[in-house]
Amino acid sequence: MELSSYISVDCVIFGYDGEKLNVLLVKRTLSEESNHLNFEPDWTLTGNHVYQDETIETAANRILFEITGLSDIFLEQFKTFADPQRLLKPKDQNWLKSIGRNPAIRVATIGFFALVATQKVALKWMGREVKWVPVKEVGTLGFDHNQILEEALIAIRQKMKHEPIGFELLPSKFTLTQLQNVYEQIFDAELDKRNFRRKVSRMKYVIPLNEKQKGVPHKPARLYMFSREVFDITNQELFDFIV
Amino acid sequence: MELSSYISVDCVIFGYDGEKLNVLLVKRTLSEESNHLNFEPDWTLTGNHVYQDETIETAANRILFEITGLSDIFLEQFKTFADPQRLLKPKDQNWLKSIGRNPAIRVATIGFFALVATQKVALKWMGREVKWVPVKEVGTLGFDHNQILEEALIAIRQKMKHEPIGFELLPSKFTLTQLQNVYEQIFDAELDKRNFRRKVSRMKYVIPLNEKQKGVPHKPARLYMFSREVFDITNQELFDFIV
DNA sequence: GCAAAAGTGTTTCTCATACACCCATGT
DNA sequence: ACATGGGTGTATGAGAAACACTTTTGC
Repeated sequence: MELSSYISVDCVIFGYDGEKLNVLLVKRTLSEESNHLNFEPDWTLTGNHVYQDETIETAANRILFEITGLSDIFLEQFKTFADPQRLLKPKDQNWLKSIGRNPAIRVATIGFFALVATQKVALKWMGREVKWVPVKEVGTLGFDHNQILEEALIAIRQKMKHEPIGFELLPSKFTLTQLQNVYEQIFDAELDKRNFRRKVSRMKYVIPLNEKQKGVPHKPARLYMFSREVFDITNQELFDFIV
Repeated sequence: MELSSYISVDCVIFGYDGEKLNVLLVKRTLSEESNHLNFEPDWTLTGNHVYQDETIETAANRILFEITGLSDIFLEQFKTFADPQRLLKPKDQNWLKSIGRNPAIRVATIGFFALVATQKVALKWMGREVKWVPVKEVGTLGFDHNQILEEALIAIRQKMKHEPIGFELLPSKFTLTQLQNVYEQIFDAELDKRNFRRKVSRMKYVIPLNEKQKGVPHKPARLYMFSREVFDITNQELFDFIV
């Protein structure tokens, strides 16, 4: 059995709240009976072991559903972390023991990223403490999760340049300013409003609605929707989302 | 131990021979003593299990070295295949048994792709039969390796659009026609010679040498080299390699 | 009426695309 | 001399970038 490993998935759940890009973290604590280890709770990405006979995609969706109550979230595998040294810190070893794992066995984890509009997620208590944290304010995480988060950011930036996934972070009806802000946040760059709008107007799958914002203390903006159908049809002309 | 898995890596080794894009395959046979299973040999990608205390990158490099005799090859992880059903075909189950594995345990494999100029590889006999096959002529492979090859192709196309990795498939000195041909092969498209050369002339890291082809029965072409140093310095202006 | 964000046009420059002929070498 | 691939220039159109003012609403 010496060649075998545990397999887990870690989901980097990105959420956009209209202002900043956030990531969903869960508090890592030990069970009651392991408390003699005086384990200082800390925060980690959302992850879990893959069940017997379960695909990694199913496992990732399961985690997402358990934590956000949502299914059909945009989710994609981006990298696997399998360094035999990755969970050798005493804290991680203690944690592994506390959940009944053999801490000498490697844990290979497949990293997924997920995109969601934070308003869609009701963070109710599901047995674990959970919070949104702005990506730029994330401190030191448990396990090797800072590294996984970094790689996830690289992956979504790369992906976002060439595929229309910014919409996944917005409600189904959104304004162009909100869309622009998503790109500005993720690329950490400022975009020109007129140029951005001209570019979007060329994307036939961003569809203007006959509907406006309500209750805002300024000129209400027109709402738009994203049509994946139209995109799939017209995507021969693969737009660049490069900023 | 029911939650554990084997971990392997599979390397999709792409080679360019001046004409076509090829992939390196190895013949899958059983050891002498397992021959009662009358196992029909077939072809697979190059892969292997990851040793205890070995990183997956080290394992991939080890496989590459064992098969090609080369180190410092361009190599990158692109996707993990971990479906519990992936090796349930009787042939794969027999093969697993023949190498002493428990066929009921899942094998998760991390796919890497490698790029190399075929001239650099001397295919000597290293205990296994090995051959280059043009990507378009690959037949049915063992395991789920047709799927892994497909995904590898998608990954290198994607990567090649935005990073200067086409050079990895060429000798260190190459002509512009060779470079153009690499892109044409991989994207399965024809490019305009003049436009291609104008585009390349803007890439300061493709450096013209004062050296020409010799012994060709036509006007000898100027040779060029790729400088990763220059690229790393000037890569703020991230060129698109889109065709 | 004022604060706040929405919305809109023009100019300039770079790059993509399309296209046809002469050049240097080996045989 | 001829076959073979090497090498070059121009015109057109699309999109990127830079930039400032008017409009509509809630209060």
